[in-house]
Formats: sequence, C-alpha cells, structure tokens
Amino acid sequence: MSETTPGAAEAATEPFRYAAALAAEIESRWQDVWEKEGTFNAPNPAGALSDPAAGDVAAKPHSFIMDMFPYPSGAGLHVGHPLGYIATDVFARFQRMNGHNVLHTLGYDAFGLPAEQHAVATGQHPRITTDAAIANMRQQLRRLGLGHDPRRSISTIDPEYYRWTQWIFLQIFNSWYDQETAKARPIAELIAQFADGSRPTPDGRAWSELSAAERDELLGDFRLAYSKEVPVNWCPGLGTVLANEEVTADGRSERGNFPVFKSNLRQWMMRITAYSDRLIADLDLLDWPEAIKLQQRNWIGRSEGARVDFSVNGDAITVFTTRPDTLFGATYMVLAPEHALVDSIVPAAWPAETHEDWKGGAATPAEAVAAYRAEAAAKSDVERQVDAKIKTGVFTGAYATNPVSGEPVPVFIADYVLMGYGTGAIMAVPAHDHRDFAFARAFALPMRCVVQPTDGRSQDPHEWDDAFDTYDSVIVNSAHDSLSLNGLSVVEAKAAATEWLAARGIGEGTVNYRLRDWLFSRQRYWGEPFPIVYDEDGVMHALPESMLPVEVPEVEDYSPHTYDPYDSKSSPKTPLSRNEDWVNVELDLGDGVRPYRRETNTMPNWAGSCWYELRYIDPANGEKVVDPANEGYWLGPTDQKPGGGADLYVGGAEHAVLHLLYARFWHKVLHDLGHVSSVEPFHKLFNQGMITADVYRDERGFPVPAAEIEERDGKYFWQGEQVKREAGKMGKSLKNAVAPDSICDEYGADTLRLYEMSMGPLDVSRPWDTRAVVGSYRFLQRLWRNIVSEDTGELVVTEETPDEATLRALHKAIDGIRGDMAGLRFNTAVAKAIELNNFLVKRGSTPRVVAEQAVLLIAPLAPHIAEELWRRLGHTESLAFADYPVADPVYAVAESVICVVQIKGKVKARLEVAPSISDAELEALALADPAVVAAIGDAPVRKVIARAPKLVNIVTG
RNA sequence: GCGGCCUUGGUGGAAUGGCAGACACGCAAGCCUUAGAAGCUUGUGAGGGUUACCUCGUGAGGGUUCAAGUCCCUCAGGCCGCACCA
Repeated sequence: MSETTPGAAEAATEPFRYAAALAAEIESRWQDVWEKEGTFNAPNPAGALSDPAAGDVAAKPHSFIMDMFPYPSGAGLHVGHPLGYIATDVFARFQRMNGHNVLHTLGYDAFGLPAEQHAVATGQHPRITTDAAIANMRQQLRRLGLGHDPRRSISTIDPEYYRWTQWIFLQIFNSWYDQETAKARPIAELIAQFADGSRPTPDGRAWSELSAAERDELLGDFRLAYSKEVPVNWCPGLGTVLANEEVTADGRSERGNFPVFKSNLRQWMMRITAYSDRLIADLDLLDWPEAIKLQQRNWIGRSEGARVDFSVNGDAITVFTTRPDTLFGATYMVLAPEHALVDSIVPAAWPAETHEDWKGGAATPAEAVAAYRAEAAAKSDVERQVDAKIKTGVFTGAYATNPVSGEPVPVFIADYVLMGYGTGAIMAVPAHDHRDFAFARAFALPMRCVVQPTDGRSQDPHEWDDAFDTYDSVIVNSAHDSLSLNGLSVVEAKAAATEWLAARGIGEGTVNYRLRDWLFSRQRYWGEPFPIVYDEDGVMHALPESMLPVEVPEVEDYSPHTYDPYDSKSSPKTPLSRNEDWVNVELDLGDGVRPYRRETNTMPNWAGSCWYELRYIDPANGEKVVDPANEGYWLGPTDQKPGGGADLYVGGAEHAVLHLLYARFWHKVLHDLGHVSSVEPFHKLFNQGMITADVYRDERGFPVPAAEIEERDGKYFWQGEQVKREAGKMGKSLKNAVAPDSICDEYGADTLRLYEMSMGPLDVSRPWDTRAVVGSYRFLQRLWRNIVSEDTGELVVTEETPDEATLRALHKAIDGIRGDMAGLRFNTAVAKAIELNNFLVKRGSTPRVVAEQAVLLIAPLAPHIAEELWRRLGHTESLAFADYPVADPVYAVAESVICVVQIKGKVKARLEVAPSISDAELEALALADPAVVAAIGDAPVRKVIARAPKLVNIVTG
C-alpha cells in the first residue's frame, strides 16, 4: 500500500502541498504544542485543579462534555470507535470558542471479563495486558488531536480510583431506603429507630435482645447493598453469575453467548428497585432520546394492579394481578415451582377423582412436585423459552378458594409463572389471558367468560380458539350478594373489585415492577474487591474508610473457575478464595485485633463506570469523592438542567438499560446522602450511530479480508474466487476493520475527523467507504491552496476589502455552520464550509479577513490545519480560545431571493425579489409576470397564496 | 406477541409543510502529464425533445392541504428493544 500512498510520492517533489507528509508534520507539531501548553486543561473553581491565573471561572459559562469511556481492548481501534470521541471533541472545541470553560477528557474502564479472558489466553497478568492496551489506545487516540484534559484521565483499575468505588459501595451498604421520605438515609438512623423502639422489630423483641447475627440479618432486609440467597443467573461457561441486564433475550450470556441457568445462591445485591419510581419520574428532567427513555421505562416496567389473597387450608396465597376485574373468572391458580408455600399446601395423597393428566404420572402430589421441580431446574432459560408454547405443570393436590365466587380452585405449579415477578403466584383467568387459556386447554380446566366478547363470539369459552383479552368492553357473569361488576367497564370494574377486596382485608391496590434488584457480585479476579470481612461467627463487617482501598491481591492463578457450559448443577467458586494469605486477615475493627475472612467476590465491571463523571471533576482529591464546590460547578442543577448532570454525554444505545440505569441509581443514592447536589448524572444524552462496513464471505461463509477484494462488473473477487458481499459491523473477526492509523498515514487526522463527521447524521449508522475519504482530503487541500501557495509555501491571501457577494457567502456560511454545530449536525456544517470554500476557489482569490473567518469556522472539525493556517496568517496564540465567528445579520440574509410562482403547485415562473417584500407586493408582481399571465390564460383565478419572499401559488379553475 | 425507529439518484446523504436530490463519493468527457497517479475544469435522477423546454419521480396504496419526502391511515420490507411480566 505504501507505494501508492500519494503523500509519500509527493513529499519529495511538492514540499508545500497539503499532502500526507505535510499534514503529519503539522499534526504532530500541534499535538505537542497543546500537550506542552496544557491548552485543554480546564480550571476548577476549587482544589488542586483550580487556577488563579484563569480568573473567576465561576462567572464563566461552562460545559461538561463526555464520552462513554472506552474499554481498552487489546485488539486496537478501528475507525468506528472514535466516531463519538471526534464528535464530542468538535463540540467541545466549538463551545470553548464560544467562551465556555470546557471539561472534556477521556478515562478507561479497565476492569472486567475481556481483560481477564485475554490475560488467561496469553498467560500475562491482566494488569500488564490492560496497561499495554491503554497505552496503545492513548497512542492511537492522540493522533486524532482530541482536546482532552490529560490530568483528568482516570482509570478504574487505579487503586486511587477504586478506593472511591469501594467507598461508594460502603455508602450504599450503610444506607436504607426510607419509604416515608422516599430517599436513602444512613443505616445508623434505622438502627436508632429499632434501638429506641420507635420502629418495632418484625418479631416484636427488643433490639437489645437480638444477637449480632440476627441484627445483621434484619438490617440486610433494609440495606441498599445486601447479601442474600436469591435465584440468580448462573453461567457455568463463564464461571460467574450475571445481572439480568447481562443476559440476552434468548437466555444466554451477553459475553461469550453461554447458556444461563437459574440457581439459588447467596450473592450481593443492590436494592435498585427502591428507586423504581424515581428512576421513571426523573426521566422527565432529562434531555435524552425518547427511544432510550422508553427503554428505561419498559425495563423498569411499572404496572398497576392489585394484590389478592386466596385462602388454602388456612394459609393465604397472595397473587398479583393487573386484572382484578376478572376475579370471577379465576378458575385455577398457579405457583412458580420455587414458591415457598408449595411444600406446606401439598397433601399426602391425591384428592379423589383427580384428573390423571394433572398428576404428572406420580403416585403422590409430593412426588409429582419434586419431579417437576427437578425438571424445571435443569432447564436453561433458552430451553424454557423454546418450550414457551407448550404449557407444562402439575397439580399440587391442593384447592384454594376464589374470594369472590367462593368456589374451590385447583392450585398448580408451572414454570410459566416466574418466581421473580410479582408474588410468584397467579390467579388464572383462562378466558381472558392467552397463557392461562393455553394451560387450561392442556389440562382440561374450566373457563368462565367474564368480559363480554365484542367480536361476535359466544359467551362459552369452550368454543373459542383463544382468550378474549380486550380492555374495551364490559364485565358479565360477575355478581353475588355483596358485589356486582356486571355492566361496568373494565376500568370501573378494576376499581370496584379492588375496593371490595380492600374493605375485607383480602387485597389492595398495588404497583408492581418488572425491575429486579441488581446482582452485584461476580466470581472474578479482575474486579474491585468488596470492602467487607466476616468474623469468626460469620457476621459481616464493613471495613472503615481508613482501610481503603482493599487492593486486588497479586496472585499466581487469576483464572476463573469455569465449567461445562451445560452443567447446571455446578456452583461458582471465586478466584480470590484460592488465596488463603489474602483471605485470612487480622484486623482491629474497634474491639481489638481479631481474625477475619475477606469477602472473595468482586464487583461487576459496571461499578467503575457508575460514578466516573464525578472523578473527572476532581481526580486528585484525596479527601472526598468530589469537592462539592467542583461538583456543583460542573453538574449542579440550573434552569436549563433541572436535575443537573453533564451537559452532553455521547455514546452507543447499547447501554440504554445497563450502565445508564446503574449510574443514575448510584448518583441518586449519593444525592440522597448529601454527597452531590445533582439528581441526575447526565443531562443530555446523544446516541451516536455505528459505523458499519461491507463483509465479504467465501463459499463456505467465512469472512475474507475486505481490503483484498477486487470488484469487477458489480461482482466481488478474492484471490480470483467470487465472494458474496453483505452489510455488517466493522471488526477484526469479520476481517473488515480499518484502522484510524492507516487513514492518518494516508491523509492525516484532520481528513479522518472531517470524513467521519460528514458521513451522515451522528445518530444513525452509516457504512464506511475508504474510497470516499479522499473527498474530505481534497476539501482541505483546496482550503490550504486558497491561503497558502503550493509552489512556494507563501501566503496568497489578498489584503483587499471583500466585496458584498463574498461577504454574503461568508456570513451565510457562518450563520448556517453555527446553527449546525450547536445542534450537533456536523455533516451539514461540513457541507456549508465546503460551499464557502468552493465559492472562494471560483472567486480566484481570498481576502485575508475572509480566510481568517473560514479558518475559525473549520477549526473545531479540523483543528491542526486550522491552527497552522491561523499561525501562518500571523497569529501567535492558539485559536482554541479565539471567538467563533458570528454572522452579521446584514449579510446573512441574501440581497435578493428567487421567488417561485406556482400555478396549481407547478412552477411556472421565477422572480428575483428583495427579501423584505410583502405578500401583497409579491402577489401583484407575480400576477403581472408575462409568463404567469400566459400560463393562466383564460382560467379564472380562484385563490392566490403568497408566502413572501419565496413563493406564490396561484389556484385557477 | 408487544413497543419503538427507518425506507429519497449507481453510493453516503441534504431539504422550518413551499423549486426534491445541498455537499461528497463514483462515473463520463476534457485539461495537465512521456505515461500513470495526484490535481484541475465541466457534466451526471429517469424518460422525451435539435434548442427553448416537457413529462415522470422520495418503498406501495389511500387521505388532509392551495401545496406532502415531510402530517394522518392501511400495507410491504428492514433494523432495534422487550418478551410465559400475570
């Protein structure tokens, strides 16, 4: 490739030409200047990063512009990765030129699975491979000329960073959610309530009578971070448990694509569910894409309904339903197989006349239940979903009583009812629910129609093909002495039924959420250790702040303990537990030196990214997670940002319910506890699209190197063989990755930046086309040529006063580009800059004042060439803080506009008119135009619409 | 199944309800060059006409409007999210 590189060939013969060699020289020189002078260091109002020389920064407008920080992969970057970084950099530079104090930096999210897997594969310690990957990435990104504040570039694996991750964990651990005030409070305040009796303990004993273990257990039910045995997603192939958000729709791990099983394990959880309502409500404060807000709302899944108690042999089974109006139609019940009440309701023998199909072939109900449970537990989530259409289950042998009809209803267990949602038990209304209908058909259960069908079917469900689940109808067959729902609409009946239940103490209106608590522990080496130890009695102790950070220990063997991916009976083992020297410690936690065992789970890789925006603000603060003065300055709420948060956050939409939900949750806890003034971490969110690339596959379907494809007559060949082309992601595995370095080598970083920004709107995916990059390169060459001679390197700008046409072209460009920049419409901003430049090319010469404005206009997009031209135009200061051009309204409006005259919507004439012309004048002018008169002919004019100054439409006939 | 988004020349894309196709790639012709590459100039939605110019045209069909790529409805195709969530 190097032989055909244009820059290399030209460098020797044309030293003054803006080609690769000159671009490379300019770019590395300016990158050095920026670094040496600390051009992009943003002063804080307080602390180590404040700068007296910067004046009163508090009085300056300021912007905090962020990227979702990268995971440093060993594979290196392709051109798709920096798209967002370039976009935020362009905007950050634009805002800086608008006088803003701009905080813009980039850190590294470096704990996590891939680094560990890479380390295991190469036999190198994860810290070594991760550091190497970060160094490589810094190198690649530096070439792009990103204006970052290097002092703020944190890394999550730095002990000085994760000591604060652990500190925040302790804040969360030492808090509980007070439903009364709807906010987190220190756990000490709850203990005080128990101690002084203002809050009774569950069993009524005094707090002082409880053992340490009992107190521990009780507080665990309140803490926002707690350890508990719960059904979790166990992934034997990875050897770790996973959060719900990390499991794909088809029941596999997002990383590695291994099957995931439900397993009851003691794990760390975060009580994110306490914040369900606030996480939904505060979305209204945010300037986020509606699609992302919707995804978060759906993920939290608020649904209003009722809890209803069904009695079984004196016990009550509580169900959650969104349709209390159909209570009369509940003809059986289903519990999740894991439901705690199952064992207590199962009778010794099958009731007389039990349907054979209900028994699952077992001699007793207990055997049937045991067999079904075993079967369900062995199923992976994948299998469970594949089998979703076929309803399975067994009868428990018990009957419950329908609270409104008083009828006995059989109680089943079935895996279509999930333990994790609602109460893990349902009332089944087969006539009006598709799943219940299918189950009832399979087990020959009775059905009752209680909602009047509106599609012509009869009221006998046994004649139906499927359930009738429309809300837009009225209730029927639903009355007894004290309650009649007949004739009520669905909405009215819901309220009436709920009220009736509440009055009798057997139910109440309630809200249920799909969101579950966040599974927060992983069986990994390469993550933050928990600042938790256990004493000899197994009682948990949080370490004091003074013992932070708990460093990741150096070990011989850091590989995870993985299993056969399908071995659902396996259970997790933590790599840290192998290291007895580290696990067993002697500490003085206030009552003398005692032996303790450390917690050996580690935090998930999301932990570090849950709060990094706070550390960007105050990276060197050793006293606090962030100085309130600095937090308030950069993130504090304002009229424009009612919840506060970073001014712009750019990243991929794939984090919609992972990182973005977790980070909002942590931020709210820190807010409640008084550590931050902002309620939300990110005010404006922008999702950039993906850069896609053609994938070429051979006959066997394997990708072949895209760079080696030859195209002939619309067909594609690799090494003489015809191959197929398809659209795909860009990446190493598809052999179509293009490295930013290769584009920089061939054209320069400014060309790459410009090309990426001009490919299309930032928020949509677009295909990479290496051939098209040359267009951006040519533009920069023409810009250069308008200002500097290619033959001599001398300035060629003229000292003339620009004529009016030139001023109009300039100010029209300024006006348009300014608006486009502010709206992140960089593609059209580039187009307008090219138009201005093309105008100057045609003009034949460039007046100095116009050249300077053009250079400033393009500076955020192509900063190196702009700095160089600015310097050559005689300026000694960097243009990073020069004022961005402002359009003069006198010239931004065209002197004359072409008005189109339409007759019945078809253009018949064009008039050149002043922009200030009135509708009436324009109408008169149009009707007098000979072409218009001719076109109208004899037809009567029925109506004339004039929209000065651009359009007149004459309606005839 | 539920929810959301998208569909414009050969390609990427542009168009506050007001001249569809800005800008760029590609392609074609020309200039330059020993030749190529690079660069420069001109042209480039489709069809018709010698020119002026005419007709058609934004996935398909319908509607609202003086006027629709843009707003509404139906349908098709594609993408994304959720999914046995009671």
